[in-house]
Order: sequence, then C-alpha cells, then structure tokens
Amino acid sequence: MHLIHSEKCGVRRAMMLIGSKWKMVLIGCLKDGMQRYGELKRSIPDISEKMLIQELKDLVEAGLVEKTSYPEVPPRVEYRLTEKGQKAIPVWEMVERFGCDYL
Amino acid sequence: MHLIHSEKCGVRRAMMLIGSKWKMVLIGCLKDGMQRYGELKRSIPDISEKMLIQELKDLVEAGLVEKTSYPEVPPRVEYRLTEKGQKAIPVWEMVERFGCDYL
DNA sequence: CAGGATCCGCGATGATACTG
DNA sequence: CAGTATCATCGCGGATCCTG
Repeated sequence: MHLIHSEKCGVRRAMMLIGSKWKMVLIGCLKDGMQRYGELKRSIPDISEKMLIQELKDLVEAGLVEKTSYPEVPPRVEYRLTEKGQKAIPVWEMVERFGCDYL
Repeated sequence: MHLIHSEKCGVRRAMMLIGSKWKMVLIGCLKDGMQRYGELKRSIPDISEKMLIQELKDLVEAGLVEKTSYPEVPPRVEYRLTEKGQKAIPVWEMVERFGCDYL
C-alpha cells in the first residue's frame, strides 16, 4: 500500500519538485550537460524570461541544478544538473516516451 | 536533438496529460486495477470532490481511464486504466522512485 | 452513492520595460 | 548577456450547496 495521503508519498513530493509546466523541459535541456542561460532561452522559444529565471531558481533551490556565474563582461552563467538532478533523467525519459507513445 | 519547441515534443505533450496536481496520484491509485469512486475519494482524503471528478474526467477524455456506470440504486461507478493509461505506469514508478530517492 | 453547479481567492504564468 | 521589476491575466484548486 502506498501512502498517498502522507508527506511520505514519493509521487506527491516528486510532483511538487518537477510537476510545474517547464521543469521537465528544463531537465531535458540539461540532461546532456551544461547549458548557458542564453542557450536555454533559445532552446525554449516560448518560455518567458521571468518563468525561465523562476523555474531555474526553483531547481537550484531544490538542489537539482547547479548555477555557476563568472564575473566577466559580458556575464556568463552556466547551469548544469547536480547529482540529485541527474536522478530525474530516467523520469524525463519515461515521460518523453509516454508522450510519444500517446500519439 | 529534441524538438522542445514543437508540438512533437513528447515531454510537453505528456505534461499536459499528466502534469497537473492529482493525475499521477490517481494513476497510482488505479495502477493495480479497478477502483470505485468512493474508494478513490477515501484513498486521497485531501482532494476535493470537485477536483476528483474533474481530474477523472480529464483522464477519461484523454483516453487514459475508462469509466463504467451501473444503472443501479445506489449508483456504482468504476474507474480503471485503459491500455493507453497503463503505459503511464512506468512513468508513475519512476516518479515515485525519484520522490523517495530525493529525501 | 456519485456526482453537478456556482462562486471565489490566489498562485502560476505571461508581457513589457528596464539594468549591471 | 543575463538577468530585475512591474503589472496584468488566467485557470487551478477549494468551499459550499444541490441533485438523480
């Protein structure tokens, strides 16, 4: 029996982390390695800058993504999955497969 | 290269189907077989009736869940995963595992 | 028992302009 | 280049009451 009703339910905790509109998309962007902010923005043309920043910040705060800023001009900021974040890649693959199968 | 920007992106289509707050929870409830409306409600004490009905309807319209009403008094309604819906079970398992790993 | 209907707040999402 | 700030919107999710 799964503890659907409790905080111990993995599904519910997971959905709080990766259930929003863009998080899985971002994880897909980062699954093969580091990406700069501008690359992410170009990869996802229909995300607003606000949401891109916000979702990245959420992922950083959740410990799934690591952000590195270089004090240069022009600025350079890199995002990459942490070890924890890489554990989400199998989820991404399953979600992707499901979405394709569904057609 | 994945087509993040297009409608062909599996992840984005998948998130439209299973990305809302309760859909994965419901798929988890139904993954082992049929459940009656009341059983679902008791399994998820903190979902409102409105959301339960609405999310079930979404899943039925998406073809992931099948609903069977028996014209009895009192009414009996059964929900079960369709073949398409069962394809979401591996997704559920990955999400569950990720949520537990994350602790 | 299994819902439908209605009203509503708030958070999620977005558009636009501006900045170090 | 990589953000911030501000303002606006939209629908998710919930509370409550009603029905076959």
